[in-house]
Amino acid sequence: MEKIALLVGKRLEREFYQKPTIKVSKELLGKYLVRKINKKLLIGRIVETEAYIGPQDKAAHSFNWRISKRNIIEYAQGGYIYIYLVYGMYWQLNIVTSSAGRPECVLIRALEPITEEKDIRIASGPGKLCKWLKLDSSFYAKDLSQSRDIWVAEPPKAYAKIDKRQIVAAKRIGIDYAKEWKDKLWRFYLKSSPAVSKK
DNA sequence: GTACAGATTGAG
DNA sequence: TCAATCTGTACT
Repeated sequence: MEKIALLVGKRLEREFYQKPTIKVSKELLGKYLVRKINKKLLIGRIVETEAYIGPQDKAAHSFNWRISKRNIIEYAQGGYIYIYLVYGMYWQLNIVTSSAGRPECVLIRALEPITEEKDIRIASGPGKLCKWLKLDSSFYAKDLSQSRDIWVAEPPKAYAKIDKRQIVAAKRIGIDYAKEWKDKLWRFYLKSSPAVSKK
């Protein structure tokens, strides 16, 4: 409360994430990702997401019910963090969605910094945002509805409204191997944001 | 055990 | 256009 309420609104509850993955992917746009490091807050507005809907989605790690030490958290109920390393050097922040037993998630692809930053594009990509917020394997399986150092919040009232016409649906990035699934319009971003990736 | 490609990025 | 860098996955 107090001062923090001027910056961010209420934390999203577990139920928010337990809806269909496409719906959650769109509704996350405009929400604030809050990260607390040594009592300091880093806040980014979510401006780009991607839906991964295993086991039918060939681009998903959970395709064909694949399950491993890496992706097992995808099988939990919505609201947990699924984070993994790609290309040997970049962490990718995902949020588990839907209900237990359905291995689906949303990749958070870009943030627009709300707290003061020199570079508006400091988090304009999935690898970049994890670097900015210092996210790594230690965040694996954290509960966003409970954790004290990372959560998603409603924006302050004045910024709460997202015009549906601002939301663009596009093909997902970096999954050309996924046959017909690569053409699904499961990437969502806010048209006017300067922080969307690949600009 | 070994090979190989990947939900990316920034430099040239 | 390309290398960095390392783990999961699919084979031998």
